[in-house]
Amino acid sequence: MKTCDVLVNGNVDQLFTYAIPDNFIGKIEIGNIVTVPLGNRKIHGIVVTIGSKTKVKNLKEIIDIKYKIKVINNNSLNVIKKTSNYFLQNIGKFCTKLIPPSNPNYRIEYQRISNEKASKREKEILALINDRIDKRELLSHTTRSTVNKMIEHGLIKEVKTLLNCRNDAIKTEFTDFSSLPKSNTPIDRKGTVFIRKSPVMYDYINKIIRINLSENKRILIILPQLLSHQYLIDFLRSVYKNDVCFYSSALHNREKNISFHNIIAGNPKIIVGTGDALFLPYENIASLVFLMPESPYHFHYDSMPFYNAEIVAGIFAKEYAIPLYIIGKTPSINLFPSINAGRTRLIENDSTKSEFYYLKSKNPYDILTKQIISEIKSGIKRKERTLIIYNQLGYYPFVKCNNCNTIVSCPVCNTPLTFTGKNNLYYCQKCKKYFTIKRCINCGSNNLNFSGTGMEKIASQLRNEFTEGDIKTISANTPLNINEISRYDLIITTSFIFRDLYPNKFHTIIIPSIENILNEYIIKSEWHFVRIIEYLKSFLVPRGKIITQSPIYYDFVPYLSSNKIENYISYTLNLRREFSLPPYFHTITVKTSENRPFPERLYEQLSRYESNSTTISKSNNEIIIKTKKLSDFTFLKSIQRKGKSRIYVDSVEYL
DNA sequence: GCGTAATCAGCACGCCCATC
DNA sequence: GATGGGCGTGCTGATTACGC
Repeated sequence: MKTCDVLVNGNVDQLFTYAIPDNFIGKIEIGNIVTVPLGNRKIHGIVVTIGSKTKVKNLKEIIDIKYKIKVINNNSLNVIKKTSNYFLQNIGKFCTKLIPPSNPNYRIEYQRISNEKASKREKEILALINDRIDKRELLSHTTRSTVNKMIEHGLIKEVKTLLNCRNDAIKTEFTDFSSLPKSNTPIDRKGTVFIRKSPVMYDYINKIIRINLSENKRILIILPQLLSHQYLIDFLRSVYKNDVCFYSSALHNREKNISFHNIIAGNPKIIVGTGDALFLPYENIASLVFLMPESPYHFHYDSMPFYNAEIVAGIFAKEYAIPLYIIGKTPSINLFPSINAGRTRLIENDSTKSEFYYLKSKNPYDILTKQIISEIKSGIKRKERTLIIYNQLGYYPFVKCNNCNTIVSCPVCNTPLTFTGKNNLYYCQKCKKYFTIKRCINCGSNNLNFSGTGMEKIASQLRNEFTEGDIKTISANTPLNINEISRYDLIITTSFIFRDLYPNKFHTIIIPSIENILNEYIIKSEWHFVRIIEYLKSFLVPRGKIITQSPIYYDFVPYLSSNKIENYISYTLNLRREFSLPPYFHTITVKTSENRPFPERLYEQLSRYESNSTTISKSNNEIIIKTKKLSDFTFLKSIQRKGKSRIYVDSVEYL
């Protein structure tokens, strides 16, 4: 009897064996996606091996072949297995990453019919349409209601095409790079290299790409926050056209589907993707480039991933036996010991010189102090550009009722709402929604007390202070137009957004309140803040300055002022060794929801492993294990099935 | 007339548990 | 000692309310 091992799409940590029915013999190949019965469910799985021996009796049969494409190869299977073990996750979880999204595969386009009786605005829109235009593209210029009106007026019509991504979405026209002159630039072609360079300077990446293309090899570039590197995306698209392929969970499902099939088919030479792209199968790949997320903000966009992309990149590079280029401004805490030990080569290529200033304020609520205003004033006099980073949207971030002291909060999630400065409009930063509130929800009084400082308040205060030039405020809610921004000399922005400002450069970057950045829930330590400061330097002109202000004196200030960041890292590492934290100890955090406590048996089982090199702290719904031996705890994988337990592993250095 | 935000319906899918 | 549907959620597109 022919059988096959299947990696099923479920939260399980094993492969299952199924019988291949006669009518599928010879049709099923390794890597195909099949439908299989599991318990009483029908689910998808990936064929990993085909054989004829099994110990299991009463095998169930494969139901159907879903996709006859090869979504796995030996290397990618090993990457998945190792990642699964390294982060204590069930192997079945990775199956989702290999099944192409199967959402509606329609392409909606608008076809131009006539321009008779078109209004002025409608004529402008019609001018954008040559013959047909993609719906998404048209909607980036105008709104849906306008488009609907235009259809009603008979100016355009909608054309709906059914896409079959399995067949017709594969791109065709590819460039033949074999005639490209061989590059003579010396470049490390082995092991791990950390290139200390401004991550927004993309010429080094381009150099690696050219070398690989001239050898007819493929290259994978990982950007953990793909969409924030718009400049790089635009650049690669314009130069390499069909030979570059973007893959990210943030993409529209249709685009992602097309990218997926193209990557599987082995067509694009350059693959740019998020961490998920590391689990796809690749042939003929020669280099891996990893652009470090320079700030912790990329976690803001997705739910916390269960793996660390940098470590998976290391696993990937070892498995495919290719060089790994990590490009960043500051090495991660995991990478630094590896550089110190000489396992990772360091290429120092950063010549930007900048100055760091620390101003002491009297209390944390003083944002626009005299010192800050005079800095901005002198900058404007010299006709220099200034960027202010301040993480508080709206005008007044804190509003409460004078009558009953109730805080105006989100009706959905109870987070305090921010007053936007516009008519009764409040914004919830957690739900990302606007609410119109006229009166106190509790007592109905309209006597509200507005306090705190938001971005818009700073802007309006500065507008009163200066008459020359205008001030631009940018946040995640405002559409970003780089060309428009370059007109402004004074920009106020949140830290989520500033990195999208490339290639804008500034003479001065001001952080009027260190606490404002440090107190964010995403920032876990001062180390994150230091990395942000290092990263900010890439937005400075040579000899530009970073000015920070706080009532508290922090440990990192002398290190930053003297530009001795390495010393600060050593200092942090010593602290981490003392407290048994990564990169010296694996930290395994097991969380469960409050209404589903851990079974008693688990505590018993865990206490067996307590020793000199392993400490375990327990509470009702969280267990924190600090250990040197991760392999002792593989049994934890099974508890993920029971209840809502989640395991996060903050692991030690891998490279 | 035009644009934005809110809201809703419809859909796919994860999750539940145990598993070939 | 449980069973094959039920429930919740998130995404998307469409519609509606509302403001200028």
